[in-house]
Amino acid sequence: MPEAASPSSRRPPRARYRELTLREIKDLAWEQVAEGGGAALSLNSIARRMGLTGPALYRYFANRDALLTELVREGYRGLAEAVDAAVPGAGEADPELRLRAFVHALWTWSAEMPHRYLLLFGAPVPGYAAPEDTFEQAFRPMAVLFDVLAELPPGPAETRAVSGGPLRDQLAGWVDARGGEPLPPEVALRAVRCWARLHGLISLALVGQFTATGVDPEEVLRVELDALLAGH
Amino acid sequence: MPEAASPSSRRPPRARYRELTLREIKDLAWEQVAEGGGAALSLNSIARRMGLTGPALYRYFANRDALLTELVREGYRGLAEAVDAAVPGAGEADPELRLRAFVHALWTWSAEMPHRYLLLFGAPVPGYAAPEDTFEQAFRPMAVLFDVLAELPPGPAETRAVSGGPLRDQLAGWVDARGGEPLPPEVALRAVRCWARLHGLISLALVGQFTATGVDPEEVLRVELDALLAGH
DNA sequence: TTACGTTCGTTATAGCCTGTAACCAAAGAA
DNA sequence: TTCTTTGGTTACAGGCTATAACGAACGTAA
Repeated sequence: MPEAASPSSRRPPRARYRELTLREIKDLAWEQVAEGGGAALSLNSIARRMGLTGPALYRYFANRDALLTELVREGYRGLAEAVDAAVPGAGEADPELRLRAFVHALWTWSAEMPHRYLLLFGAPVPGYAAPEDTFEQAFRPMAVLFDVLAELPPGPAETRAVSGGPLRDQLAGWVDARGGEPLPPEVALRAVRCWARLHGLISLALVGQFTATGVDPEEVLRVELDALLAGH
Repeated sequence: MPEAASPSSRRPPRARYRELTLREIKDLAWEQVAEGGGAALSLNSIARRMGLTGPALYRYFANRDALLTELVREGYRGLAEAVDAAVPGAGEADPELRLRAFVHALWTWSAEMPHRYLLLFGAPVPGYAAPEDTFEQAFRPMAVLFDVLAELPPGPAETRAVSGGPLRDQLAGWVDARGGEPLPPEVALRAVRCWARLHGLISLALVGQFTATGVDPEEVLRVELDALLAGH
């Protein structure tokens, strides 16, 4: 068995060819997603663009959903890599800067590839249910957020919210179901708030709810982030 | 011309019949949307459920998008009515209570009819562009939010954010493009923040991003709302 | 009452899609 | 050189949108 070194080199030609066509299919699929969203994906039209007939693609993907799943997987991977690359390590910058880098990375990633963002976090494609393991992938950016926020002192809003009510236990259950290092629930709460605020503004912006208003959503995001950093 | 009193009574039978079938089509359409989202809408299958053949429905709607547009219109109308009904008038309750009523109304509405919420505020159905006037409808709940928040003293976060930078003018331009009574930009900003936080949590919840965590998004919403009411 | 236009349904058809079945050619391995 | 696996083909079933051509029934008006 070849060591699976670099993807499509140093491999028996058959396997090499297969990888190349798989790549070509997925590239064209991303194009379609970029143009019309996940529901616009069509195996037939991809095949046509490749100079093949429709059924040929069923040698590579069991069905449309399988291709979609692969795209979702790649999407999560790409997002995680983008975030990892953009956020400086724990020792390289102060936590506030790291947080701003995180937010900025997610913002620009979604702005540059809106349909990709919507594919991962938007309305589910009808009839399609993402497999379990994609959720795991989805957690990678959140883990970065945990890591960054753990360095900041918890704000009064979080400490108060966690002191009473059901949230404390829910958050605790979540973080240690995730394994890894223990994390105070205040930090987890702040991460959720950060994520939700960011997602809210991103998705409203992507759908175009801001265009008619003349308000720059990124400015609003700045306000929200400042408030969060101030501990509220 | 009949006075268009109650929709389908006191009308020539032909028109009456037409209204009834229109209603039946839209009801079945809502059923389909409830089951599979906007993209699952199929004129053909609606016709079948009505005991008709596909092309018959083209006497009632020019095409699939026309039906979808009608649903979007009805959706916005229904949401606006739900909000209007749930939020007490300016004299009937203190502003904080009114705001909580607003948030609760939107939350429950989206929870009860998730696909309807996603149809209005989620990813656009591929190939479909909502007509201009639906955006106007979309503003009605926001107007209520304006009305409620205008009664509350502006918080430090908003006053600071509006004192410098481009946000002040953007918000001002927005509110008086909307006409109606003049509104300080701080209030508009708080409305946007409230809306975005709410939308973020709602859409994450609807897509199921919270299910795996065990965290109750409504609790997080409470935290976010408290912070906003505290002026942050 | 009869004649006529409008409305609402039908069937037929074109063109897209997903997905399966049956078949065939070429590539690699034994 | 044979024989299996792989990757393509065509044919087909069934779904969808949408248009065209046609017919029946409704309601009106002579």
